Amino acid sequence: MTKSYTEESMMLESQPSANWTDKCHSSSQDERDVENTNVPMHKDMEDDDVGLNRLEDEDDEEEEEEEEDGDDTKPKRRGPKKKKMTKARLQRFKMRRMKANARERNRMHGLNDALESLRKVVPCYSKTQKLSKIETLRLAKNYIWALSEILRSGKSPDLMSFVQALCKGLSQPTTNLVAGCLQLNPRTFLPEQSQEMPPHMQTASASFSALPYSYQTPGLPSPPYGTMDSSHIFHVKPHAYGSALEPFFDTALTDCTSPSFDGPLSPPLSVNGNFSFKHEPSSEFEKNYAFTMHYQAAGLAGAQGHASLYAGSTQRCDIPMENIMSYEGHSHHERVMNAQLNAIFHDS
DNA sequence: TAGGCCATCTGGTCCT
DNA sequence: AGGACCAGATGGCCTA
Repeated sequence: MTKSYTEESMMLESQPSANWTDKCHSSSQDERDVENTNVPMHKDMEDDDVGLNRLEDEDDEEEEEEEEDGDDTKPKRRGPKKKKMTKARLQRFKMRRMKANARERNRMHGLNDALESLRKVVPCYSKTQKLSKIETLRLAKNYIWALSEILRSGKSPDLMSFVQALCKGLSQPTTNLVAGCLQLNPRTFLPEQSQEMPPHMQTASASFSALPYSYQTPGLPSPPYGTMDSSHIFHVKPHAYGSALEPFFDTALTDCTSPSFDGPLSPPLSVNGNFSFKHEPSSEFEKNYAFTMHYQAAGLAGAQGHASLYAGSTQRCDIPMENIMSYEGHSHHERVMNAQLNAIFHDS
């Protein structure tokens, strides 16, 4: 442990046990804080045979002597000497620390609540398979950017570009989850799927699969965070799909590092709507395999919900976004928002 | 078993 | 003085 203990910090060995979980946190945490005053917090604190009683008995000069004897390399403590810790001071300090701990817990719980709220408004909300905090933030950032881009360009996105924008910088498991939530089979992007596609589609598929950040089946090792720069995805040449995949995210496709992505964004849109991903088929194949994604709630169990991306023969990909955003129910307010956003996109 | 994720404790800093 | 905020440290849990 690298911490240097002051007399105060050492006394805190008698603080309540750490590892409060969401399950166990209750209204009586403060009471437990007071009750469990003899549970060591950290292992090294356990190992360190310095306790409350000892601290109560020793004064600061003794402490300083210990430091000098124990480690010659340590710099001498500077500043005013600490006052002797009387029992009264000790009690005050303990109470202060307990209150601070309780406040900090509440603060973090509030932060987690906010994060949970955020999880519910970004695509792919699932109570059973929660996004991690960092992935939630990344996905939210991408989502905001994507929606901003929709507003900026006034165009409805094609699904592929939209998903790519959403998945930028996400880990592979999260990418798979997003794809699953969108019922977009990650294998769609893999070369082994290409035999079912015409040559020009194979090209596109190969392009995707060649990316370091390719969609892969779940279970494969995921690269570490930070290495999944999906910016490469945006380098896929749109013409590989012909006009069928008209690049909605032009700026992203051409310059994923542009400030438009990481820079200041439009005011966040916390909306759930029924997007209508325009898809203009340019070939018979694409006409036959145009996006049709009418999700069934029952089939939206994450990775299980991998309906074929290319099914049906419609030219539009009508995706009830309430299923994308959250397939575990929406409030009336959210449904109203859905309808409003849907109207916007159908008007555009 | 290693690594990721998380909750919690803690001390420092800033602000009221 | 006390609260909010932050970052570092730590240990538990889970999964590949």
